[in-house]
Amino acid sequence: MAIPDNETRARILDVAERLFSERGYAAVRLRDIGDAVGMKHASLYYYAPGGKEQLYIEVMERGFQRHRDGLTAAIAGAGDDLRAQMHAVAAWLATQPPIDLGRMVHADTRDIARTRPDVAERLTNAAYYALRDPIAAMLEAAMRRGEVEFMYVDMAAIALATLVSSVHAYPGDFPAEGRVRLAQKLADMLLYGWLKR
Amino acid sequence: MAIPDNETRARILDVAERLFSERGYAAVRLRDIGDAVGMKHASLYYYAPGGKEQLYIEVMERGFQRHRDGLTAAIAGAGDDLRAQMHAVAAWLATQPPIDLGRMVHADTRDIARTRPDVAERLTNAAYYALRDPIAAMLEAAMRRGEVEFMYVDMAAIALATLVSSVHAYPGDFPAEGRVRLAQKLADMLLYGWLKR
DNA sequence: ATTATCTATAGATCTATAGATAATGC
DNA sequence: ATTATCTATAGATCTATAGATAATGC
Repeated sequence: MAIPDNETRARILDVAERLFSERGYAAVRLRDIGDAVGMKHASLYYYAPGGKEQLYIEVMERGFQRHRDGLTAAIAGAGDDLRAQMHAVAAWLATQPPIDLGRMVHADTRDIARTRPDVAERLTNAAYYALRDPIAAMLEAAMRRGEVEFMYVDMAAIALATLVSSVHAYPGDFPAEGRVRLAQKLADMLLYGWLKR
Repeated sequence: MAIPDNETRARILDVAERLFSERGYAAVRLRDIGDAVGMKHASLYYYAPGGKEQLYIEVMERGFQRHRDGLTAAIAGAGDDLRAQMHAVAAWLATQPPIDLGRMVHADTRDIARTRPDVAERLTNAAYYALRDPIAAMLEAAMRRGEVEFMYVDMAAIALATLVSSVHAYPGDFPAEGRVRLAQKLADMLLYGWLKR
């Protein structure tokens, strides 16, 4: 029997991604997803027969790909100005479900590695590269323009992603615009340290 | 019957703190703690009769206090140079079990809030202030010396803590010295953005 | 007949407790 | 007699499955 591919399934995937991203694999119960989507948890199996683990893998990989695409597009749409590009990165990361690399490595993928070590490694790598690749490319272009210089571009890229993602750590009832502006202020802190004097 | 207070208990608390800090409340089983300490999980109740939740609360609050004290001492021991002080902060945070504010807010304390909402809020606040207070005081002193200027000192303090703590996200077999140096490079990135020109 | 949900429950896993066992100290 | 551990198991919770039910489409 084929898996339905409709709006209800899309809503389930979105809710699952948000909850898994915010709380991590172990802290989310199928009940939480069912509650958030307005459904008994058992009914989720109609849309996700692979169960919790498969659902996590699917929505996380989908989310990493969306991050990669979204960051690339945001940077490309910001013109040739590094500050505008970094603000676009900040705005993107502040309005997406967060990627917590530390939790991915130490908690989530560890649970999954017990049964599927290859998938666990693929997930960790996908999370890392989805952030690093677009941002490092942006920084390398700025280096070629002579605006900035780095010893370790990868480290700088992850630093930017981590720092602006920290806006997700602030308590709950933050308006989205405030969160974006805050993320951009954090990005500025790094930018002013990176610019040549 | 009194709770033993000896070296075995200290080892259990240390292991529990490290695991809870790395993976979060839900992803740690009492079995994991027992395994790491070389004991059946049931035997843990001899040293921690309050069970998992109470153990989490105890080791986390202890850890926050240690962070507060350790950061204060590290800063005080680094003299009047802001860069040296920030490197001391980085070295401290890179060698301690990490404090993940985002996971504290969205996952760990949410589980605990179901039974003890007051304790959950106390924990979140303690985590936040243990990082913010010593670092913000350091930054305010540097402001008074005229070396730097901030619109939001609290934000800058948390930014530094978050950024250097990101070294914990990098894969496992990193030597401690390498991790410290990496954390200090990350601190430099912020410092150079903060310094007046 | 198919689709989308629900209720009920089996099976697995985790926390917690009870009671047994062995070693050490009086 | 006390201390420190273990084995066994109860109780709670979570994932997953089976089968019933109601609504819709042919």
